[in-house]
Amino acid sequence: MIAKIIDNNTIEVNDLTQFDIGAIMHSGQVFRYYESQYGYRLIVGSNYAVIRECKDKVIIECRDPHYFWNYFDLDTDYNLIKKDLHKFVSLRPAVAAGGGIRILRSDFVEMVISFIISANNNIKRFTKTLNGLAEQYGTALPDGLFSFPTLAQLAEVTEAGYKALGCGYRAPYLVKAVRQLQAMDIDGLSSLNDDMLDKELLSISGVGPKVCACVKLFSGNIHQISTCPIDTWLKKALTQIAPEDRVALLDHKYAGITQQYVFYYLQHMRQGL
DNA sequence: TGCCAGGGGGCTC
DNA sequence: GAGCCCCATGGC
Repeated sequence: MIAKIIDNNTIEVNDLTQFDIGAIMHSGQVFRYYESQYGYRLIVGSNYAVIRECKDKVIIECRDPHYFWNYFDLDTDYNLIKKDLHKFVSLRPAVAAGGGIRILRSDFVEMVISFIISANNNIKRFTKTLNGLAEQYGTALPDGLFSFPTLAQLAEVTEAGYKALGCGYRAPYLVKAVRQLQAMDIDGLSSLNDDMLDKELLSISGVGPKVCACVKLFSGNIHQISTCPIDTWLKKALTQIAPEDRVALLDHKYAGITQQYVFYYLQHMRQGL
């Protein structure tokens, strides 16, 4: 058992070999969180959780444990996935370092908008933009936090509004993307075949192959863990640590997870691990 | 086809 | 510490 819901407001995670909250938060799939000595405050859509590490467990406090159970993908045993990846010898150090990462099941609209803003941008800058967007157009939550704006709230943001938040030349894409999302059958996306899904996502203004892959991997309604967002950084990273397995890894049914392990591993190597 | 459009972070010198 | 490149996408 990875975790259990212990009351109406609490999830207790017991298996920390496959749940490393620090690694998850820093793995480039979640941006709206605040870190303090007490733990993490995390906002997803209009949901809010406080996450604390205590000794040999992690406590997730929230209004809706079932939402965050699904968000952290707690029905999936990532140790089975890691066992499967063990055959790639070159990957073993990365799996050992990043093995507590999970692929989150996040909100579709939030992922589309976040990754459009992230394109050709750096994390610090676009996180500031995302938080600004929430503060100006989202709904107030407890503790001085703000929900990510709903589609209806986003529809009120003008091109000038996006520019004022530092979106730069992405501003017109975002205005158009919100209109397209409003017209889209979002609930129907999960029943499309992969070609149709790609076509639908790539039709959104500001969404190219990289953003499309991120949305397919990190949106809870799609959660396609074979999808691997490939950028110049990942190409270099795989060439560096797993040149002989590079092609097989990118084509693997767990390519999306592999990419997270490699990302985390190299981040730590650069910090002198 | 190849360039440009915020702006900040990371790199080299 | 100044100058350089990088970043992912759409439009021209």
